[in-house]
Amino acid sequence: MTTKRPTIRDVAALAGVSVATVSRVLSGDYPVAGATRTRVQRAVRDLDYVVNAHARALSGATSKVVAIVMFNVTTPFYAHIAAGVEAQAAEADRLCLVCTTGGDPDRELEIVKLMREQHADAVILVGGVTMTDDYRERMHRYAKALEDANSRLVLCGRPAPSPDFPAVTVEYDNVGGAYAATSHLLSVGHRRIAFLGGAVGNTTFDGRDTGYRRAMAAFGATVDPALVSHHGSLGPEYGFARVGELLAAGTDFTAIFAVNDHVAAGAIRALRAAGKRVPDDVSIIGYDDTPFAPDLSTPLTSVHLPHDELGRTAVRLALQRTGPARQHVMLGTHITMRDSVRPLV
Amino acid sequence: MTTKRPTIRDVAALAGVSVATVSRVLSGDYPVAGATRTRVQRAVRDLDYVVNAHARALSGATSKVVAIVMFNVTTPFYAHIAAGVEAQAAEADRLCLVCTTGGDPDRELEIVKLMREQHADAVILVGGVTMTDDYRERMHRYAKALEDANSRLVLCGRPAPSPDFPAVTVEYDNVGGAYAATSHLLSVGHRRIAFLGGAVGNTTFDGRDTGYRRAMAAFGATVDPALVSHHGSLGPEYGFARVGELLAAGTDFTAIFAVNDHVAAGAIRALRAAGKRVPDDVSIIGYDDTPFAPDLSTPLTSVHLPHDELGRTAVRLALQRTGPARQHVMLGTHITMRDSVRPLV
DNA sequence: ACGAGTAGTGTAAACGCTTTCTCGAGGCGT
DNA sequence: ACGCCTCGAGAAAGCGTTTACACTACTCGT
Repeated sequence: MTTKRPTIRDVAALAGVSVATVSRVLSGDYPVAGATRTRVQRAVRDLDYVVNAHARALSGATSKVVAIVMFNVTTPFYAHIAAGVEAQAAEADRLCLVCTTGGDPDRELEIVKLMREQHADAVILVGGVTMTDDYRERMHRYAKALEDANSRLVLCGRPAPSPDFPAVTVEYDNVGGAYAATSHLLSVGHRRIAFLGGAVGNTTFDGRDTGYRRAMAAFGATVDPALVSHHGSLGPEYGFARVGELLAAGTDFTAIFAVNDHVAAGAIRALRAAGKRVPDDVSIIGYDDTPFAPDLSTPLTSVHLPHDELGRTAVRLALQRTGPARQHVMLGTHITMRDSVRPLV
Repeated sequence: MTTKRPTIRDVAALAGVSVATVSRVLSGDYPVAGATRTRVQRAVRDLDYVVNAHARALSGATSKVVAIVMFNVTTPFYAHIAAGVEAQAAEADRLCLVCTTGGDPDRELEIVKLMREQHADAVILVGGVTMTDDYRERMHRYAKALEDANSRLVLCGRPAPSPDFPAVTVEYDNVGGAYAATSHLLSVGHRRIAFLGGAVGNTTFDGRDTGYRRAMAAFGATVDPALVSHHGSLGPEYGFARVGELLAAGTDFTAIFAVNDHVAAGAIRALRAAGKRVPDDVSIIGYDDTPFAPDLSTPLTSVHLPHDELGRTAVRLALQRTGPARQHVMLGTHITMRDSVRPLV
């Protein structure tokens, strides 16, 4: 088995031309006489020849691979960004290498090293991150190394650690989204709005916190610390437990702004378990506009993120080798209205 | 910028050894004197040297890449399989190339060709497919080509087109799962069970159809054609529309078996819209056990698939180069019970 | 003390492609 | 007619590794 694969040399021999000519026919843009071109193409077909990507990449051409590095692949948030990346990569005739970190910074380090080995022509780091000094320093090294390896680094959904950072960034507007969500609640009369926040220090969740507070301030509502919580886990358990606490403590609130839809789902569960109706008794608004949002027990109003566009823009930025080497794009968000918010009469 | 990257030659020079020695230190299992090894490792660190994966792959070593080809990356079904593949690949020190077809067979063809270029050491084709003669013939060619390119092909969630097909397959038991689901409904007294089926001719959905019919027969229930439908779209709209029809036609039924959870979600929507209660008036059972199943308006009972194990097994089979070149693994399913099924009194 | 291993290292030939030179053959302006 | 261009095609030099082969210097068994 495993018959030897034909090489460019075999094609050249069969077509009666030199390997250079075959290469030129295959790569396109170089003047080759029509007759020669046809002969080569015939030989390629007859031999069922395919180029060896490694040989091609080795001899100077680009690798045609974009890598996406993210937390996991199953969370809708990441999955949709990945979809955008994959789609745009495919359009640009690129393959897509997917790596997951599970949130482990050391794994991220390791993956970046692997990407250097692979000479990926773009590396896209997705998702918010908790910015420690160590992280900053380390990321700077990564980015430098990648730049030297002639790959473009793109930070997707997280800001650059410093202005001179050798990477392009594309983010969605966390502050704006949270501001809009909270304002929406406020504008229909809610004042006692609980905030179910994410991890403190994380660029993404800090932004949402800020948006919440700004909106409250803008409407002259005071932020009751008893109504604000932060937690690293972004699962339904958090929402469920936290709302249970609030209810048990008898803290008064008429609305909830949850840091994502999963947390919101847990919150709704807790509310129902306690005999509260949504949205009649408590209004709620989520974040991410996950696909299942419309099918929750109460169709959930949620902040919609430009997932797909985020992924696509990241790839576009990475591949466009002309123009400024560092740039920053901020994508907007909007609220998808469903039935989980009711005006306070 | 873009300073030249150090090569193995630079390392050799700095360490005062030959490139062969450096290579041997890097590749591990080969006798190298302790002192020399240390010196080389120091040079590697000082130069911040990383190997060039393309050069390595070109010169005979394996490519360390496994490719997964699937419909899309956002549907939980595929996402979870991909997660399994990625995890297992990472454990085997492999990178994971993800390609989506959007269901286009021509795109699948194109991708397989790309994988030949890449010399991926495993190519995993995920998901059911409609088996036309053309498909059979074409797939056979793909598989042969891949085998020649020294890659392993694995069919994941779809049977091999023929017994001599040069690929390994790993499937989950569609017939068994559907049989179990339908039996569950039957065993609590339901007889008028609507089946919301998938595309006819597709290996996956045909299996579920068979399971449904066998269970019905086993319990001596007759299959009313008016209660059975098939549709290629697997979205909520299908479930919503179909249940709407059933209701409008006044067809009598007490339970629904939906081909997946999305369709089930749509069905529930339609039921509620018509003032029916779930499960009090109509019981329903889904397929896939999607993560959002517990958070639907009625927590959905669903057939659980071994997504993760499916992906992992696929990779394991592909990478284990010893043992039979063609083999077949069938993974079992089970029902995750929630609140969407009520006994008929 | 001598030939046979063997551990440790070096040399150089692939691996399959791209790309820079080179060069020949026509076409054309004067 | 003659030099000059342009177009098409070939030769060959890499690209950065791995690895087969060769060689040296020991260590042993006899």
